[in-house]
Amino acid sequence: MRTVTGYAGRAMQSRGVHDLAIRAEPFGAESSHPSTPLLTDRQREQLVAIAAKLTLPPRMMLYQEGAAARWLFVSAEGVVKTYRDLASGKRRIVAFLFARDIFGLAERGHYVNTARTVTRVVIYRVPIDLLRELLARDPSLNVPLLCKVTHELRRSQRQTLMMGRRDAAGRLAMFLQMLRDHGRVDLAHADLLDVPMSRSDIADYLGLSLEAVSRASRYLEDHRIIKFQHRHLVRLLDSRRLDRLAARL
Amino acid sequence: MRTVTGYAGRAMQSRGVHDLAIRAEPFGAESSHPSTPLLTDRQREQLVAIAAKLTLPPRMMLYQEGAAARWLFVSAEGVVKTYRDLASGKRRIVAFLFARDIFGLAERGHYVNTARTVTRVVIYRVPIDLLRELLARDPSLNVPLLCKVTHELRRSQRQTLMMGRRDAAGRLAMFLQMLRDHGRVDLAHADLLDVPMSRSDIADYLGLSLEAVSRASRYLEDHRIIKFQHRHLVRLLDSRRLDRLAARL
DNA sequence: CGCCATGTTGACTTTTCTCAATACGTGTGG
DNA sequence: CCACACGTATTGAGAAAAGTCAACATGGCG
Repeated sequence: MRTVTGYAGRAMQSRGVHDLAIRAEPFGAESSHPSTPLLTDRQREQLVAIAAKLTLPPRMMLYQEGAAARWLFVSAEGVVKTYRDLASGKRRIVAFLFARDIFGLAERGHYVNTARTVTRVVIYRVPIDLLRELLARDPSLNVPLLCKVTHELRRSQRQTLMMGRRDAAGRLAMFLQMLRDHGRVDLAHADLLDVPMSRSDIADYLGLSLEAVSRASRYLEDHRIIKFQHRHLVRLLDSRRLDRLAARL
Repeated sequence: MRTVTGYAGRAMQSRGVHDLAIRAEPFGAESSHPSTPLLTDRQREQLVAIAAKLTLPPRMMLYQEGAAARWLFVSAEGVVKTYRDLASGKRRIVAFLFARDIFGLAERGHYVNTARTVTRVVIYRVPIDLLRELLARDPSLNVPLLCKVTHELRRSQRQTLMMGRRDAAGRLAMFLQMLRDHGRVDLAHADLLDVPMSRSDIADYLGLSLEAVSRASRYLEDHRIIKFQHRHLVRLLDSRRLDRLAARL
């Protein structure tokens, strides 16, 4: 199985473009906008200086559960999934990572999940040891990291909440909500939603069977809440009702 | 509804005893023991200096979802639960917090969950503004915080994994495992497990009905894996099989 | 001793899972 | 250009599991 380690093809070190960013809620800020950029220009430059910028194709493995954690990753573009394969043969997707998310946090020096690209992605790969040095030299970098991990914690808690639901349609609604609210900028296509992952990935994320996801999709279509234009493109017909369904938990 | 804010009865400022501690995996350490104390003596003293040490009775509300977040809490003793009440009338327990856990992380200045004591607890209440000042003066304090939040993130991801299970007995097994592995020190009573929370709390944590928890308990008893001595005390008859059941997900 | 909250058990309903068959659709090769 | 084949997705019927509602047991505390 080929991992990013052995994949040098499209790796590049371009350091001119500074799209390395982290997004989260600032720590303790009372009334700022949600999802503010967290890094100062200086911090960004410091990180870019030690990071490698990689462009990778879909379905590329980044690291495997249990492997020694040599890098921390910051996504700049595209979608990555982290997952665990269970003894039963089932797969649980722990998270989908989008632009400005970080992943690869280790536990005692080892990755806890497996990470794989879903779409073509652009990511920054930061060597852990260099990062640790950098953090020691400039402790202010801990702050954005802390914010981001706190953000991730809340996202995970939200996911736990979702998994507690009994109804497949409600889970799917929360998932679509998440996709919708993620980093939506172009309000021109506000009602069009990109769903880059497969049904199987969605099922593994929601803790449902493939069939249940399919039926839940149909339910949402029958109720005129969404409409699938293609397999990976959803038109949001009634965003309000989607929210109501998602909130009714 | 009386919260800790209006409860001065048993509050005290004793600063002689230094049981303020945080426990988690150190950042990036390859081969250290799990759950190492994270604070240096100096850091502990700095925190104790700005914190209030409170002793609180069971069922005491610490803060409510949506309230302005004035404090961060560090537990020293006892059990606290954080939860959210849902529109449906159901309650989801987000986490049980034990000694050396932190809680009260805010989102844009407001608590995201409600926190309430389960048992009598001893906690350190750290004013957020003073904490922020302290963090600015001594950025090294960010490191243990980052470790702890990362630890919490993994715990939450594990909980999500648990919620993905279909079988009540398996969920309960994972819960008992969590209780068992938490901070067990006295190996004398290694097979006795304190379960301080009510069945209802367990149900809300596991995302099951009260009845399902009850039946799952009976299942584990019937299979000679556990034995309830009292409502809040479990004897672990077969810890290995508990682990197998918990792992079979 | 008896009340009230907590916990257990039983009967029936609801929902998803599972397994199997069928449809879609994308890229390839004739 | 069309037909085929493969992976992906949908639909249907029956099984399994927890949810719900209601009755009953337990246990702590005044």
